[in-house]
Amino acid sequence: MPDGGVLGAGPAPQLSRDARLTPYERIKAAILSGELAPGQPLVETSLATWCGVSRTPIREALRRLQQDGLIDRSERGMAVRERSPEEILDIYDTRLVLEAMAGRVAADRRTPYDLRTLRLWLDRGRQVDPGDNAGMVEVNENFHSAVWRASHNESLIDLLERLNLHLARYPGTTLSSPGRWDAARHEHQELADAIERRDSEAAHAIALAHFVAARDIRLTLFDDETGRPR
Amino acid sequence: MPDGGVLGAGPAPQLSRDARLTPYERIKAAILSGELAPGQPLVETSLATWCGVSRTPIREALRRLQQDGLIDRSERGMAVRERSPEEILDIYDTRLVLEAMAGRVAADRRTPYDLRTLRLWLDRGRQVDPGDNAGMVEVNENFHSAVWRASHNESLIDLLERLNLHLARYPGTTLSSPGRWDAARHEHQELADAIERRDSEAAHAIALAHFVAARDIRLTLFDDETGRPR
DNA sequence: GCGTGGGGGAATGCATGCAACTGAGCGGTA
DNA sequence: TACCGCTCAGTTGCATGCATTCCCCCACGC
Repeated sequence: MPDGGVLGAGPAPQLSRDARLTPYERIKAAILSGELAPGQPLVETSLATWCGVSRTPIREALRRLQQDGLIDRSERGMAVRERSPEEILDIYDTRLVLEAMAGRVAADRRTPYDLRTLRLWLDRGRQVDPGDNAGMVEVNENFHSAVWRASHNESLIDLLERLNLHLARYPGTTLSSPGRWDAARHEHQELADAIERRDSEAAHAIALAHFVAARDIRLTLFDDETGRPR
Repeated sequence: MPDGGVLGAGPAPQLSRDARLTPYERIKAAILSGELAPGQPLVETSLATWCGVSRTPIREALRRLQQDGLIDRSERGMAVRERSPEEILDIYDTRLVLEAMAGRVAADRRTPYDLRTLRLWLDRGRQVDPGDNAGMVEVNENFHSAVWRASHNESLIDLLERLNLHLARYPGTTLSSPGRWDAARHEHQELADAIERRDSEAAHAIALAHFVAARDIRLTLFDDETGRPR
């Protein structure tokens, strides 16, 4: 079990993060960034020292994170949830279906404002340098989030956000794969076009193909990181 | 705003529920049963008195319920989340897609043990009296839960459980509709057969049709309860 | 040497007290 | 009469203290 760097750092830890963030947001960010590694036990007093608050708000944060599915009860307290290649495949299989549905429903329900938002993120995508990982990820997430919201189905959006949260536990982005950024932008363009002309079946098919490709790249990334043979 | 019956019942409320239930479970059950009505404000001290504990465990329960999406922050504290016919339609639309996926994947991945469980709940369904609402609901939920688990996709199961939780906020069951119980059992049988013979496309189609029918009945139920014209 | 029982330390569950904030009601004034 | 400000009650956010539980480890006995 890894002895993480951020905990057990003595009684006067450096508060490297924005102090205005709530303990929930800070711990969540630490889990998603990998700063708190999978399997790492989460001790309330250590986290309290780290966040500079008492145990009470930490306890609430841990309950919320437990409900999010980011941490679970191991023997003796909480621990960051483990990862597995099986899980990432399952998440993507599920996401395929929901993203395809989002595209289909968005084509039916989108408003003129939704179209403006989609076009905005397509434009931003053109301005991003292919070497700028953070920029690509931001534009990509905002574009797909705009598709979700264009579906105007709150339950669907809620589930997609939950899936995305679990996906964020896995490092790496498919967009840094050679040529993927241009291909993704092209598919985004086609998806936005289908949504604009209210072609729900096309939007469904394009979104499906888009995330099938993303899944396959993502699996390769995960194998590379864990040193597994492909 | 309704003044709920369970709160503000004085300093010595009768503990009608099992005292071993955690505050989270008790409040959750009260919301799902309608004992705590939509829109009702949730005051920590009142809930603490009701559950016979202090505010601390209540606060944790409220944070978890917030993460579940059963309650949300209104101005001045928490309140039970409101309902709407639009939401129930959106939930069912999403559920259609996920249940159809569950049927398809279950046909691919089911084990012999999964088949035994499916058959078990089909048998139980035959023994239930069509007037026994609670019995029908129990058998129905267990059968579909068995399909979910037969998919062996934890992410999918997680999302379906979340959807089901939100659906449970709405009263009534489609199974009490005339003739629906027999029709549902017949469709369950066909779904189990398709899963057994690994016919994923048939399982997909049967599950889809099953939940389209359930959605349409459910919408009628909701309209009847709220007195809306159909 | 091995197994077992007890003790100590650590972590969690819960209760309580205090501070801050907010909203409503009320009174005063123009 | 209408509007503005003040005060107080109610509620939440947070810190702290205590009890409990449980694990680990060491010492003791067989």
